[in-house]
Amino acid sequence: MNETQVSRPNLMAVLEDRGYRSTAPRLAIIQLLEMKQAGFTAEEISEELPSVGRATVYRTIKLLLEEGVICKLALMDGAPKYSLSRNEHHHHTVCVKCGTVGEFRAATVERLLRAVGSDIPGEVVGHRMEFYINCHQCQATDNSG
Amino acid sequence: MNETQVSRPNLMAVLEDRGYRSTAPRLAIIQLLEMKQAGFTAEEISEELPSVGRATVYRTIKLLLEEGVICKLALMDGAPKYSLSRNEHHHHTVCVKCGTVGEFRAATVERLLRAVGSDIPGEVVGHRMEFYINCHQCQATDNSG
DNA sequence: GGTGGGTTGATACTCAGTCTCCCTGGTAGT
DNA sequence: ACTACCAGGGAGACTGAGTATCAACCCACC
Repeated sequence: MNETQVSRPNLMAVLEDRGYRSTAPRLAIIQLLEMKQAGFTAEEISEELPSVGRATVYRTIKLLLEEGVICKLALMDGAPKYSLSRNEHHHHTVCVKCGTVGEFRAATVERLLRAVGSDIPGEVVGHRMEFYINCHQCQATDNSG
Repeated sequence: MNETQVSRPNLMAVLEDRGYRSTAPRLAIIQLLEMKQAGFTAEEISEELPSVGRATVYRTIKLLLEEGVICKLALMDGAPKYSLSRNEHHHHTVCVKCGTVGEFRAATVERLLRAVGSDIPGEVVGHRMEFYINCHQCQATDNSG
């Protein structure tokens, strides 16, 4: 039974472990997020949960962000989007047509990050990397259309 | 004479070549930008040019962005910043302490981007990459303080 | 000199996110 | 059980970045 939760533990549990309370609004938000692994916006969540205050949605998202269970990324035009993170450290692909967010871990990337460190005047403390793509789905649609 | 303009041509000329007029507000903005290669925000420009409307500042920045002579990047917290671009294709380093923006071109990065393309489900049409650092300046300050 | 289109400034608006303020509801202490 | 405490929550105002609207304006060209 617990096995099913190993790869992505119950998100509420993560918050509880940090001393945050398990409350109805938080649970509602988390449940919704878990259905939306593909990427979501805060406003979207807020609209789909009219019973939860907008501020609470943002507060909860911020908490989850701090705990590292979701991550924030930017579309090509800079518009923010969130996504549940499955892997420890990963980067995102975002389809410029349909907005679908993908997650990937490439060993090459990590090697690069180390290699590039030496080209950089200072100590690297973080990075941001997103790939904007035309996903297979949208490519297919383009060709058929 | 023209030689001095080869590496970074007069920015107004770039706009004129695209059919945009050379106007006083645009010249004022561009002159200010040229002094601020280190990275700047739109509001900062707007405040330093009270005679130019805020909208005009944003409009001009957008034009320069479209022409590729400046680029937009995000600080670690997502706050937007702009910087003049010296190189064709480059990435940025941003000091998390002082906010100084650096620009660098690493062949490794371009190789990575090609390599990673094959790991990605679709055609890569763009990317975003920023490195957050503790610059030498700030490291020195930390140690002495 | 008149006309037209690009440009501008003021201002209102949007969007993402934060802050404030007061209320509620769970909990610990007695 | 009673109360005091306080994390959490909702409403709504506010901020920061950027865009849209719109009337006025400038200026090249006829």
